[in-house]
Amino acid sequence: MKIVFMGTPDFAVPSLKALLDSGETVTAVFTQPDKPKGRGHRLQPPPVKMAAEESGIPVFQPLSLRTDEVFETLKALEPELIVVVAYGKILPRAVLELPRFGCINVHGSLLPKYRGAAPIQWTVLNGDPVSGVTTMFMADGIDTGDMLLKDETPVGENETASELYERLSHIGAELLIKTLSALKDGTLHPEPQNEAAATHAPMLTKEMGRLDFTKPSEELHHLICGLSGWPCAYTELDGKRLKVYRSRLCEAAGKPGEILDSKRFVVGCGSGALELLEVQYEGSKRMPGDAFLRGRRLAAGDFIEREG
RNA sequence: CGCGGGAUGGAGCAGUUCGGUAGCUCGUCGGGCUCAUAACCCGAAGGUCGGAGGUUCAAAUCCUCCUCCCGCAA
Repeated sequence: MKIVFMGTPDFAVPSLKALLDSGETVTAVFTQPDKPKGRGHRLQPPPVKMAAEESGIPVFQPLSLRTDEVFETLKALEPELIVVVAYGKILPRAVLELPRFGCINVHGSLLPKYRGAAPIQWTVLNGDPVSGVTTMFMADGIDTGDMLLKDETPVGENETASELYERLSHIGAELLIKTLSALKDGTLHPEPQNEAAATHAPMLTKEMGRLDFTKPSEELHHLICGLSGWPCAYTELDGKRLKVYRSRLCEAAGKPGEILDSKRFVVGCGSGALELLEVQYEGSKRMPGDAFLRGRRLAAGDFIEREG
């Protein structure tokens, strides 16, 4: 079966590789254009582009799918199926209807929950105990298509969104292959989504990441885990940003923002306390919380981000 | 050439302004104390101060170039 693959970030790479490993014919890869990233604003190719080039697959990076030129290009490839994994663009109806078998999407949540851009992060932000991957036939609307297969996985108490993201990317790749076999066997049973149960997972913003230590420790813990990687939860110290990548709930109690231990980076919250396990100070490396505490000569009784 | 911070024993940092014996909090190792301990006490090992040049009687410190890491921004 001739397949065109559309995807952009790391999440999509295992799915692309799984397709290739399973012997499918991927005739082309569509991915987002290179964008200026990193210091110096250098252009960076998306991960899917690099993976495709390693395998010698033609790569297309149109700014939009809504031009005649791009549509003709796609049509000329004669795809029988389009597989979309975290592509980052909405496919116009003409594209959805082009392949004989339609378009299949791999989505990082148990639909109809968490439709949209950041399903995995919102799963962790909300402290859900279970997550998973869903494959679906794509339709008009964002992640609204009929569901094909699902695979569930428990979310660890201290698991970060980055970790879950990595796990789900592999689970998704496996599920994609299963979905394709079922498609060929004619054993798929598309199931409409329950609209009443649908929720939306919007893009994350940097403002979301500010830690307010007057809030309960559980809420802050979920924020830290959910935003780990990007945009990352943070607080401030001496006017500089301190990112928090990893944390753990603690028994200790104290005032919000108060450091409660001289050896471990335990901070008091509105209720409960939180140990900051992995932090990164502006201009400095990512390091264990206790190492940061020692280097900064912070001790029990000091405050982090003291309120005005 | 987008803005900025940084590189000092195994970890995290101070020292650089005003050149002059390499320091702190930990870790490691050895010993002591203790019923016992990640606790406490004593001691030890461990560093060509990111690299290359230059200035100087003398450079972690001043000058030039280079490499690498990171925050903002995307």
